[in-house]
Amino acid sequence: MEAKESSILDAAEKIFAEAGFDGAKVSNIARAASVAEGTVYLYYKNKQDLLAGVVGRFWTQLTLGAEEAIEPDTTTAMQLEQLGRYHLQSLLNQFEVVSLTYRARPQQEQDLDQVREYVRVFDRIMQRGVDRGELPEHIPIVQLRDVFFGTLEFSARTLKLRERPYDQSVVTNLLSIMVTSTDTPSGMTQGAIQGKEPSNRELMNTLKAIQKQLKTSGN
Amino acid sequence: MEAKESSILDAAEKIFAEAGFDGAKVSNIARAASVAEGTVYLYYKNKQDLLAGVVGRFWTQLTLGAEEAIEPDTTTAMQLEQLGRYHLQSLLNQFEVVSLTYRARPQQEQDLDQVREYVRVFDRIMQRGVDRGELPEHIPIVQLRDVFFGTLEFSARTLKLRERPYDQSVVTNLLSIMVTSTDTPSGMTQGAIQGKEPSNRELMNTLKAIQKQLKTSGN
DNA sequence: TACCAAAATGAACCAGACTCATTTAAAATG
DNA sequence: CATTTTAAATGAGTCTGGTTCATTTTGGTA
Repeated sequence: MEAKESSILDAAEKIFAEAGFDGAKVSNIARAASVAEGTVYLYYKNKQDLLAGVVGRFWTQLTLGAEEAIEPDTTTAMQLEQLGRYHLQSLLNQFEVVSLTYRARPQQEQDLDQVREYVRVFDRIMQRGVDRGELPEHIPIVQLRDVFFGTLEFSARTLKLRERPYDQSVVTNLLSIMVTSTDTPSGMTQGAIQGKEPSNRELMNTLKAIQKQLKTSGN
Repeated sequence: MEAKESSILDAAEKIFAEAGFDGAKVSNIARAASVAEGTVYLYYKNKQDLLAGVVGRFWTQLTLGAEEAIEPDTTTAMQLEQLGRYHLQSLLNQFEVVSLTYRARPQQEQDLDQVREYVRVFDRIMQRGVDRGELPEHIPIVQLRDVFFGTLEFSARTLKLRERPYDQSVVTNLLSIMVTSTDTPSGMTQGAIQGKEPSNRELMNTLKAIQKQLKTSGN
């Protein structure tokens, strides 16, 4: 049965989320999935591998949701805003599973493939922005990606810690920082973020995007 | 003996770093520290608590090092640069121990006190910047903190993943982003907006005004 | 030297991940 | 259908490794 595997994943996700990796007993996961303990090991090599299954599925679904959440025919700034919103909201809603991600990548080895996949959503948006001339040619996408995801993840942690709900200003501020910087060559940099000088046209676009944001961010 | 506790910590740090939390056996740690297995439990309640000891000591030392690395009598921008450098370098040099931090804070509970303490170094720099008038009154320090540490941590991970050494441009770019966005009056941006056409500059000002508005209207 | 409290020891205990000989179900064969 | 073959599932038993604790050692004091 193929559905059995997914039922095991469901059970595992539930137990892992509420008890953590160490606290979760395989016997409990098996019971929750209505299978014998040994059956779990027919589908997953060990407990660690089972966790990787749970986490991998999560990020795959997150990728799908992200692509859903982004309008294909809008500005780069808008798309980044949409991804940012979606990402922060997901981090907060599924905080436990996200945390398990760290337990799933065994010590300093490469990331989960599914996380890599997810991150490419950002890369594509940025690349499209460059291609369309909405972003300077030479922006360091990889570094901006770390700014984007790093900031959002730490912000989510801060919000959780203080038991605060989703805060739109986190995304807005992050975006304004990134947008400003990519449009503003700084003398400090040694050719990394440094792009060409923004044209009036680009500034106008940014302006419009932000104004649009202002209108929609009433809630 | 007081030195025995520190010798256990040394051994634990070594074994944890090279084998990871799960891979590390308490028996091996005890052997490396030249004590019996039971002795470890006189100093630490359990393996998890031992890890907390290792990680806590690490961040305490990091705080001391950070305060050492920062010149007290220089500009805010300079101090941030110094902290950024120091932080990124430490993350890279002690990547394994840093990773263990995540294992040390049990599921979504509050951070380790020592990490909190470390983070305050940043807060103090920023607050001093505001007090001295080098930064605007209203900047959201907490959010910028997440930008700062989040970006650096993700960048460190990226560098490790690609087996790249310390990259100064990461810090420089991060700083230029933060500095540009906070729109400081006292020359921190080193002439970023210089040499543009008036109309362009007008747009830039409008843009910044709107962004400022966005910042304060958040939440 | 005798005494005592604190520190240290390591054999024994035990939770829980994992294995595998056996059973059960499903598919193929005639 | 009955029978053989193959695959899937089971759970009692194994084994690793964290944790306990009765016993021993140490170091200070009278």
